Amino acid sequence: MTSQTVRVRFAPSPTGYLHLGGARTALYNYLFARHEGGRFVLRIEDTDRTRYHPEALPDLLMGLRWLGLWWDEGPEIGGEYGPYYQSDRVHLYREYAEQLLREGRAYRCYCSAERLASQRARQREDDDHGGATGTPGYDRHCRYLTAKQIADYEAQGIRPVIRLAVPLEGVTEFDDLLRGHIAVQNEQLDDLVLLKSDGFPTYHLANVVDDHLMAITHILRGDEWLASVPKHVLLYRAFGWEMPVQVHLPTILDPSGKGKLSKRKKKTADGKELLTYIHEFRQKGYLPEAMVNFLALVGWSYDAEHEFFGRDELIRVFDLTRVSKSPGAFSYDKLDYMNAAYIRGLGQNDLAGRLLPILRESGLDADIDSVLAFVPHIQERIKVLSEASEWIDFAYVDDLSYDAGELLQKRLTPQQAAVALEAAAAALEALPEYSETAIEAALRAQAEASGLKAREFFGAVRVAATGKAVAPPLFGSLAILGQARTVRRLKAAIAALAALG
RNA sequence: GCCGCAUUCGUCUAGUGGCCUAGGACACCUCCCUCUCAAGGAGGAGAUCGGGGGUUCGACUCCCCCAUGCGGUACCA
Repeated sequence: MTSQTVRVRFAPSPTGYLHLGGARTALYNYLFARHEGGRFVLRIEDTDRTRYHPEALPDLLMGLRWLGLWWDEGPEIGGEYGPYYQSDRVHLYREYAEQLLREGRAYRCYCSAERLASQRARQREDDDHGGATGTPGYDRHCRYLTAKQIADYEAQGIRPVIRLAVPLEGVTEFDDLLRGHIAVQNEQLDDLVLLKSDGFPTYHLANVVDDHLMAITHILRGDEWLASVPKHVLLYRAFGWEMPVQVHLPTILDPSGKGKLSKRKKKTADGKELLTYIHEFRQKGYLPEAMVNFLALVGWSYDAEHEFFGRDELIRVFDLTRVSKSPGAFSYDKLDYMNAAYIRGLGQNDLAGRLLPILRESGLDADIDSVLAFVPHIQERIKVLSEASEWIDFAYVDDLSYDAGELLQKRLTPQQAAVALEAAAAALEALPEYSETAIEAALRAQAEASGLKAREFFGAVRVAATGKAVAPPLFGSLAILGQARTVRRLKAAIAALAALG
């Protein structure tokens, strides 16, 4: 066990889109595999036919690829341990379930869903009245059926499930790499279903069989699975297999730190929507490299000082023993901060190239040259790519509609503003060369002559030219806008001021 | 109810018995820079380490109890 190569797997079920928690689990598996020079396997756990969602799988694969978490074996690329869809492996699970049946370690159960439900309800009642022992789950009604009873059920045509016959006494124990030794009384375990009546396996059976058959050495998964590990231990023992190393990752909490960050849509206290699906982050304009860096830090840390890590660096320093045991909140603020930092670190051509499709999608008739021209001015101002359109959309429309109040910033009178804009328009119109430096020189001279404060003068010009009180740096923006359009807008603004009185 | 896991500034965390009068980061506040907004720079505020008992010369660090939170308790994963 010491010298075998590390094999880990990410095993999502195609019941929903790739979300933060899943991506984090996938990332840790990926980083661990790469760090150890091992293999990263992707396995699709599509054993729940009722919750199957056709769009989930493509979303999962695309999300992983966008994050750069390429799998070594799995869907679309195959591998020597396939197939990698559990729905293609049902015959295996059946064989193993029947083996346990033959050995008397499992039994057929004919109980109806109704009987199970009412039994559960009764159990809850007892609990609420302080009765019972707290022994959970199925009452083992079918574990001790006589041959005749079985024959009767079969005659009725009931399709049974197969349940594991869990030891009634004793203790089941295991070690988790992060949490240490964990022991559970067997009386706390119920006779779990291994094979459903539709012939598909439950997670418990399929996961144990596949992890063994696929030679998985380490299981890294969310800690919501911790409670079912004892059941898995029983299965490994029943089959005589060695159990992979267990590593249960801490839950990701919502930003308040109070509740689990679920895949369901959640809102912040002030009603802001929280993104949870990976494709939502992509659409909003988070960089995959920032997502990977940040996700790595949700539940893991390197030391007290460092938190910016490129992919290769992460692979080099990632260490399972430094994974945190306690649940951590997902801080959207810090993600924004980190994404902004990554955006600032991008080359200008790179950033322009990433911006263009997003701007086009948002309806702007943008071209690569003008976007590239804007990049130096907005690069340090945007936290996510999609924000760029709010900054530069003024350059892609014909006419502006002015908000009268905004034209009169800083308590300028309409007359003062009009005079300032007249001067600016005249100066700009007279410019032989419409460059950023020429514009700045001309405008600064006019600002000086106007007697207004710089912020008042430039503020008026800014609103007139862009329609915004907050915009990218003025002189550069005007240069990109072009002489004709700038002058036209200044004059339109003067007219609007005149109408104002 | 029962079982399991967790508990350091608002948030993410560093910390593995003395280096901690607890360090860093995000967010927040002030100032500087400045054509707006950012970015950047300089400061500031913010944690009696969930509570209570032990162990020890000494505990954020080890042990026990309690509280709280989260997870599980499905023919879902």
